[in-house]
Amino acid sequence: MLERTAKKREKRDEALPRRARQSPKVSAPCHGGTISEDESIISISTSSRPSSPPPIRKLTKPSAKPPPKPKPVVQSKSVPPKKGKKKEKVKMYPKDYAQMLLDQPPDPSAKRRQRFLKGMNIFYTGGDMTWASDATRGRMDLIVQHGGNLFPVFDPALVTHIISETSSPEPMLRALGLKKLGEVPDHIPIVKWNWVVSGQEGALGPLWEFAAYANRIPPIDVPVRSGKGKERAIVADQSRISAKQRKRSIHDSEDEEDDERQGPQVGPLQSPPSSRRLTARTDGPSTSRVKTEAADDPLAEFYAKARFDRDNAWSRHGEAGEDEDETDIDEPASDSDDDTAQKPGPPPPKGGWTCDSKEAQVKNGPNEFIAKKLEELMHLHKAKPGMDNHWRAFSYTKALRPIRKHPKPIRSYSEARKIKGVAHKTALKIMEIVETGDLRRIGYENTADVQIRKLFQGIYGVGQQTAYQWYAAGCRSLKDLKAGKGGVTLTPAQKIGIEFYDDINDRMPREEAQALFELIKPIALEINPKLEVEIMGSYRRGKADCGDIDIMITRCPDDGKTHAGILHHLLKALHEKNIITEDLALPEDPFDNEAIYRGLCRLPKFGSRRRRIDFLTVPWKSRGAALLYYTGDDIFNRSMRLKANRLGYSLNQKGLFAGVVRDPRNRTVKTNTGNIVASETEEEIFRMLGVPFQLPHQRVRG
DNA sequence: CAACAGATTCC
DNA sequence: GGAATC
DNA sequence: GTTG
Repeated sequence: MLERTAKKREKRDEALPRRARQSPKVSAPCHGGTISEDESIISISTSSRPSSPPPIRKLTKPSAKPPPKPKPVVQSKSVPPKKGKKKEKVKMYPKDYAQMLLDQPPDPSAKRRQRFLKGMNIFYTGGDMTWASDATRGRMDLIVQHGGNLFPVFDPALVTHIISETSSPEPMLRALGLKKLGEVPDHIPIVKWNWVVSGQEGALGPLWEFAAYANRIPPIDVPVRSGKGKERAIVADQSRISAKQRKRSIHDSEDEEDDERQGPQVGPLQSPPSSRRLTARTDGPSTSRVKTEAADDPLAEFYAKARFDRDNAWSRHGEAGEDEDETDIDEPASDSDDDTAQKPGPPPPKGGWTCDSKEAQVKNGPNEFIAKKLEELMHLHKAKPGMDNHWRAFSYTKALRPIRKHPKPIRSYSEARKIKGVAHKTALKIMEIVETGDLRRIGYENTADVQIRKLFQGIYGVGQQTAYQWYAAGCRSLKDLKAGKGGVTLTPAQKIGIEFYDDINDRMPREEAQALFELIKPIALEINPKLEVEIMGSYRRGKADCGDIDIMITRCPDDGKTHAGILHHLLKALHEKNIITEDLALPEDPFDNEAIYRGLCRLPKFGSRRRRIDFLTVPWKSRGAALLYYTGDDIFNRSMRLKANRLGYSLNQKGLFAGVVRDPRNRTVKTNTGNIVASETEEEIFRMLGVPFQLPHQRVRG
């Protein structure tokens, strides 16, 4: 095994056993999913084709291909989608989308709207990595609707305003087709989208107040990582819009060096005017006011009861108390469920209620649009380094479910506050969304650097820290990484992660997971017919699409033998059959009774894509715990573990332990590992925790 | 003010 | 021992 | 970011 590990890091192909290596990738032209160079690099087409036709409104000649039909971008309520015809979204460069808008007849309904951008020639860039995002499309729509002349390409002679949504100038410059900020004529202001928002909210604010960049020197504000993995504040310079800025826009001088900071003019960063009223009212004096308000609400009990009733209704059929344990009732696992439960097969037919109805409910709730926005913000936080961001995102995760489940549209702050997981800050955000249909915080968090880090984090084996460091090293695209720009080095797994970037990030249809499993299982049984081979993960939960395949292997040791060593043979066999194509992480000892393997696999057929696959072998006695753990879902697991902890247990993939003693200082250190109480079957564990048994497909919480 | 899960593997 | 993954 |  060690030899394999060593070999593996040379080249990916070398990692494969001889036979697997024999078939060169070329012979199996499965380019289906690998990311193309085009998509991996950041480039905004406008910059790459500066020679496009002049951006005049009546421009007739389409710049590139005939623009596809418009796709109304459903945006905030303040901007109703135009003419309700829906077209499926077509991938387009921002520039092409802009062009398409120009080619469209003016929207008559826009007449009713204030056209405060009338007469302005606007170039907009949202910093989109490649294709025009929904946000970009929506904003371009708005610019046009408000009377602005949207320019697909930047023409310094014609453009009067640049609206940039990138925190650092580089992405914008790419879009402009320029090298440095100094090349932008001084008379053309560069402002953030907030400026337009100010127009929507009444009157356009003074340009200087919305300056996108504090100065025009590219502030290589590339955050430098400190010595060892300590988080570093990423201080964007956008808050330092001061007199300097004001002068710039007035005098067109860009070389001010004065450091005078007079009352930091945090234009774009201040709290949204839209929610100001509300904030002032409820938030003003103190939170106590808010609390009183909530407590006084005669409906408070009703909501709580409603939730309780609903939860109980579900648990009657095996669906335990929702998020956390609090809600679950002491109901012994129903016997009837137990037998069906053993089999991981397809979900059994349901009676009066259906999971589907529940799913639908969760997805189409009246507050879905709120959840969407918050979720977006959550993802942005997730992309940032540091524990605080981690927990912030975690917190949103917890609040999202209750929000989605809230039966009626949230209308007031106090109503929002009553929702589990929603406290002051989130309630304010919810109200901002309710009132304006948007969350400005998203715009200002969703900066270009975050986008790039998110791209990096899509690589297997890359998390916040690494993404951050790479960005700091100057990498801006997958190409940069591959080139080793800034001295970055990639681990073998990361190289694979880049090579199969979108294969790995895409989900596969359930059928494909099934096909792979049915292909693999016999191979395992061939090695040893007494093996128990189970597929877990989202497949077992019955999902229609799966992000990966989790396979558990165990064996009853009745006859004194175990499955030790089979993983080694199985992996070898699968490599030989070209089912497993790449290794990501090998078990430390593949002959151990307990081992984990991670890798990529694919159906051995033309054009099939790489899929993530995990194997784990577990001791017979902990098969229940492993099954439970790897079946998830994540949120469900967390609540199980949480409840276990509260009851004085400790739950992990090996089993449920009692009497665990932890070091009071470092709670992660167990001075006493405790005694295993349950682990052989899922039912057993559910019972010990007093949670009504739930079939895999019922364990969906996230 | 602490907790928010815990174990394994890679580097 | 930190980072990343599940 | 929220909860206890």
